[in-house]
Amino acid sequence: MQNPGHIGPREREILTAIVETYISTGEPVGSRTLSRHNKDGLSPATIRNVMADLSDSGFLEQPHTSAGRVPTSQAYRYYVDQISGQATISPADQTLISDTLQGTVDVQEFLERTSHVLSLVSSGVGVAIGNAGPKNALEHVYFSRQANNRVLAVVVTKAGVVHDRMMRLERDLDQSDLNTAANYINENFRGWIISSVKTELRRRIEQERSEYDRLMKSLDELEKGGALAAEEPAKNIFVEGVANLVGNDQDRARLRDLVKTLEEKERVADLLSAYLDTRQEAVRVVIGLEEAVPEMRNFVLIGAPARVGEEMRGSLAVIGPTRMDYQHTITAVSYIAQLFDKLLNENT
Amino acid sequence: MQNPGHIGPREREILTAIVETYISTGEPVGSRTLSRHNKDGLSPATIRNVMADLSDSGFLEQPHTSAGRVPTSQAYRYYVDQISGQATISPADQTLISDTLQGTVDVQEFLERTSHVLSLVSSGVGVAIGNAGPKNALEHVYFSRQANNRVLAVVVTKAGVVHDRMMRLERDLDQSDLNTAANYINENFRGWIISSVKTELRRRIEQERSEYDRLMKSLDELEKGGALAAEEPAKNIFVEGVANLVGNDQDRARLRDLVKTLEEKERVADLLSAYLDTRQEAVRVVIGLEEAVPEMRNFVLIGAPARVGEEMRGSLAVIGPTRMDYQHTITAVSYIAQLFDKLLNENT
DNA sequence: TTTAGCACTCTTCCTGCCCAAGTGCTATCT
DNA sequence: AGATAGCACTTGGGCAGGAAGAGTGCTAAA
Repeated sequence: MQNPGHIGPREREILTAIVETYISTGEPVGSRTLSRHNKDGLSPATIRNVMADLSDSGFLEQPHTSAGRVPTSQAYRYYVDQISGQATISPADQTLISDTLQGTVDVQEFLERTSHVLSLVSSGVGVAIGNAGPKNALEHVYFSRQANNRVLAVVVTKAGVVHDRMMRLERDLDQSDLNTAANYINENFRGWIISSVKTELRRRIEQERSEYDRLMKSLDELEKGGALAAEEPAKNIFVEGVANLVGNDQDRARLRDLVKTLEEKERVADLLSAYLDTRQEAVRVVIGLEEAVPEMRNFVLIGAPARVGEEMRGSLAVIGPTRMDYQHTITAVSYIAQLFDKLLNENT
Repeated sequence: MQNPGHIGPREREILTAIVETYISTGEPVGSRTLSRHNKDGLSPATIRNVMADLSDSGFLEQPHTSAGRVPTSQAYRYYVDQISGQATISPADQTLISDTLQGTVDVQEFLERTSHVLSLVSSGVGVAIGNAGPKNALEHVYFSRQANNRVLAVVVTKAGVVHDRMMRLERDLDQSDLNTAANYINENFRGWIISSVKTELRRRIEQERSEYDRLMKSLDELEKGGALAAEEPAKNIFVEGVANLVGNDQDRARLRDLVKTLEEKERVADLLSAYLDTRQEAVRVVIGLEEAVPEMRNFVLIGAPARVGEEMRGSLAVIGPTRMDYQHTITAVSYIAQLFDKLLNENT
């Protein structure tokens, strides 16, 4: 080596060969095996030298003396950087994905199918999350009296997402009160961001508190009941393909913790939102997930924001073992992210 | 033995002791161990004789000569029959359950929390399913134009369940057409069972086809778009606690298949509906689930219908290993089934 | 700079062996 | 006659030891 830590073309070739071999076999890879399977006839000894350098630079690890080498997180990161960009999606995946997602009309349905199809094409868990987000503009609301003191609120947003919420109120309002209130909100706030509606409404109610306005009292009641509350976040989180993880070689206890974590969908949502944001252009690969979630040691996240135009409407990702087919998964995630924009734009 | 297959008090006592020991240890139980742990000082030899009889009658099995005995499905069934009725719920479970379920206002929320709490109190998977069922009466519908050709249909039922559905229509209808159509349906069909609304509406449309009625044309369009279609069944199926199964001693492949099956929620729904029906009074314990679902060998279903009055609104169940705390789980399921009636009746 | 050879280190797998636990059968005790 | 004790037999688990396979580092040669 001319420079410790330097990666020349030979080192790169050997490193990617090691990573790929390890991904497909799961066994620590040794110099002899590598020299056999690689066409360019480098002898085991040469490879050993390179391997020693790569170990020094932190790309490889040995489980114990005299076992093969195993790629470190650093190696995976390097590998992913190498292959990114040169990927094109396989026709099989492409048709599977477009067939599944074709004909979806709203965001929720798209996300649900996305999580499903991602779990199919990858060897990991497919995750898709809808973003309530700040850009959630009101289309209209609708209140319906159900029984004494119980009212159903239906909130429709510009994005075509429907939130329905059953509320229990302090006082009983009859349907005509409810209609008046709904009309008031629809006429005054159409196109507003929902959280702003909430605060502005609160302000107006406070302001006019003195005048015993019937409308304002209704609004007060409804707002207190949570008519415009942010909907339960769990509703737009789709996680599928947990079964894919069960076949792996990890120990029982960690697997159980992992499945438990994935069942708590909010935690998955937090994870995605921690690593994905609007500014990023394409697919992001996060290696070393155990920093955020200990039970996800040896797992990676391959995700992308789901955008319509400039607006981030959600996130989609695959969570899978470090030993996964990166090329395959990255192209799939990227392809779906593009489809998202295309399909939902043409429907608007 | 005076009669092959006869179970006297001694046999019963030994059989339940075997079942309970096996449930708690998971090891085949032998005569010596049993005689030590049981207070009544029967010698191992005596127990062996009884065990031999029980094996002949099909209650016990040996993995191999000279291992202990393992209970068969028949033994579990007998055991469950023995303990049923004499069960009372533990105070800890009771408070946990009522605290979790208190304050739910609609069926969906109740079911979701139920699946969660069942997965907590049992060592299995908690399942809760809402029944669209034949008694699903229409409260009202509401249509909202979203974009060209796209219409949102909101269907509210008497049970307080909301179905919203985004449709794409052949022709474009404007909002006033939609309002007229909604009014027509609400005035004519309030209180009808939804599927009947669908067929009756179809009939009327056919009948008046000749007269070029604007209203009828709108209705035709909406009905074709699936405005009153039965909502996707997956929406009311809640499955939680899959992580509970991962700690078990089964082999990897079967565990993976099992998790996969549980992810296909429709299959879980089919399973419940196959074993639970309205007529049955209380909790039902199904042992030998592998007959319906092969990958569920060594699993049992403990379920009950969720009723409000006489009407079956859903099903709730625990799916767990044969080696589970039956008493505990049975009482929990039973308690929740009762709560369901109580809580949802008082809200109506 | 690459390759060949060599001594050394680990892990894995197989083998043989013993031991604990359990069984069935028969003879004996109350 | 039912319960118990004794005995020969079976079987899986655990442990020691040895051979095999794969891999490594280092040195010397092409």
